[in-house]
Amino acid sequence: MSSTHTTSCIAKSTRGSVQRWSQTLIPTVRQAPSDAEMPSHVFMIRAGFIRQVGAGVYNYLPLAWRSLRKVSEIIREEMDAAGASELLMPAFQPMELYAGTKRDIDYGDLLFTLEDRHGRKLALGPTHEEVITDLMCGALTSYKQFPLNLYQIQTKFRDEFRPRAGLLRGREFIMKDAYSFHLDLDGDAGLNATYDKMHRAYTNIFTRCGLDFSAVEAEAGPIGGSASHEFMVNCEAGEDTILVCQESGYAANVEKAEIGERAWSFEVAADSELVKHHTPNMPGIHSVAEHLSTTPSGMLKSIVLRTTEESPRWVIAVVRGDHEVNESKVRDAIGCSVELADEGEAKAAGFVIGYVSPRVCSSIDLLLVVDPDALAGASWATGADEPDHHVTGFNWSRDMGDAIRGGKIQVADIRNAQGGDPSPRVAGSVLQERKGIEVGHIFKLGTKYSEAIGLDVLNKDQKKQSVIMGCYGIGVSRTLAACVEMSHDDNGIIWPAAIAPFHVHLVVIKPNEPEVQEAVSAMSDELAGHGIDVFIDDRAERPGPKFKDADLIGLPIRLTISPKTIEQGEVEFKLRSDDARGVGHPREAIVQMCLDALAP
RNA sequence: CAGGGUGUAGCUCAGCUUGGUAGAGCGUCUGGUUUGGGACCAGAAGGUCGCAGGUUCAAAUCCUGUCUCCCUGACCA
Repeated sequence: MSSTHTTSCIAKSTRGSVQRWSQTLIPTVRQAPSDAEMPSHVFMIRAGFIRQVGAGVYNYLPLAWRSLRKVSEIIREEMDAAGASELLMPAFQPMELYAGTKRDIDYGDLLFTLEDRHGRKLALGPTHEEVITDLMCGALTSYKQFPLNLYQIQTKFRDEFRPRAGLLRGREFIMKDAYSFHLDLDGDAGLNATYDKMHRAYTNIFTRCGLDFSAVEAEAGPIGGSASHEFMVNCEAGEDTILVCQESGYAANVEKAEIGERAWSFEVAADSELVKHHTPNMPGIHSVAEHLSTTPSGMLKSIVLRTTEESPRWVIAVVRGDHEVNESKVRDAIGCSVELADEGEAKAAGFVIGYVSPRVCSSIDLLLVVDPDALAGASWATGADEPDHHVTGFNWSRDMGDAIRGGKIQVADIRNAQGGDPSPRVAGSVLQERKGIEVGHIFKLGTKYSEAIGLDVLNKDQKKQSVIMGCYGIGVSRTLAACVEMSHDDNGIIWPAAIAPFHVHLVVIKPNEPEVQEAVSAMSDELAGHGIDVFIDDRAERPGPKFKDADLIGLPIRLTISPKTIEQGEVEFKLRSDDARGVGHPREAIVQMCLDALAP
């Protein structure tokens, strides 16, 4: 058994590690538990990487832990190279820390809370903005200390409404979170410079991990702040939708994606009568459209929203029936954040929920915001503002003339973009829709947390100034799952070399034969000497199960040694990504072949 | 949280309707034959049927409660 002894305490060993199946725990199974559905979940269980403990809580078995450590190491190298330094904060967080930011309210039930024996309330950290900002209050004392970027790799806790798909969404998961501190937005020490550095570091990290990913513009969400980018692993099974303009390189999450100019006019002449129809018991826009002999794209959808101000106002957002209202865009259009109206309150105010039309603005005081696509037609089907009725033949110019002349209608991009929409950057180009799994997210926080918690320092001009912050997250355990989701076939996982638990899977046929054992030791020793991590399947199994398990585990290179190959002076070599069976090669050529195959 | 489903051997599942000795396949263990893509023969171990209560002479099965886990939705690394 080779080891990684070094005589020096400063020289890092470049020797690869060698591990034998018989000495570790890799419980592969032919049949995954029936509750596993996503490929990453199924294969990580079948290949013996993880085992479930509870909903969204998993054991990371030796293979998974090796991969996680490799991902973490890549993250550390790139973060350190970008000028960040690692620290470790506790998972326990006193509830008082949330008093300033009120994020306990924003997070709500997502926050795991507990009480100690003295009745003090604690949270299990979902992220660490509060803790680190509080830490900095006592540690950042001079403008000369800026900029500063600190990170940690640590287990996070979120009581997800619905954990699922193995490591893709756990309640306990491993995350890298980084926080940067500045006094300026611009300049070498400013937030923008560090944000750009992090953007590059993330690009390096995910590239080195061997992932096919896209960096896209994103909504900041409850973390708060201004600019934000997400790093998405490109994968059809992803939960997130992103839109891409090939010509300009523009890419954004559907929550954020802008849509290019669309032609519209209030002055489209009516071409049919306004007719009322009885439409009882028709859930959903599709059944109504069918009953009215039209399609959702021939209908108007009027969503009742409420502003979140002290004295809330009603807002009606009108989009075409086949489009989705985007609340963030409505917020940007009217300059105030909104939320879906409570159904009871809306009914009490006179809205006939399910049958609302733009015409309701004549009877109720409200803000009317309309998407351009909802104006590009002469005749629409929409609600009749009375129970169980819709109208056809609605025409903006004829039926909303007063509101239009009164300037009561605001026209703005307020819907989610979708494939085929015009690009916001290049006229004539269209957006393409893709799916992705979010593995990283970077934010410009600004002063949200420093103001709430009171993190300020004296600047050069001896003026008190709130510290400007950025924060940068990577879902480490999710990255692993996303990688499997992105890279697998019917037989199992296909790991990129950089984050595979080992580089070489050495299948041993007849492991009890002395000459085989000798050949295996020599081979693995030589490979390890070149920095290659070798995994030896030394089990007393027949060849069939061994090959099946090798495919399942998915290490990049498979070598096979048997009495036959020894007799021929060969070792069989096969790449996991190749479908063909392995081919024998001269024993002396093998190490170089492995090195070539693993070269970046 | 709302809606739907589920819980019987390590895994996949049958048995439940109509109450009457706990079942199969895979896996595991033993012995033998095998040995390059999930072998064969013979044998063995392994379950208080999620938990609690109730009905009954008798409950995996019927009733009540409760918990678990999964799926669909809003949220997020």
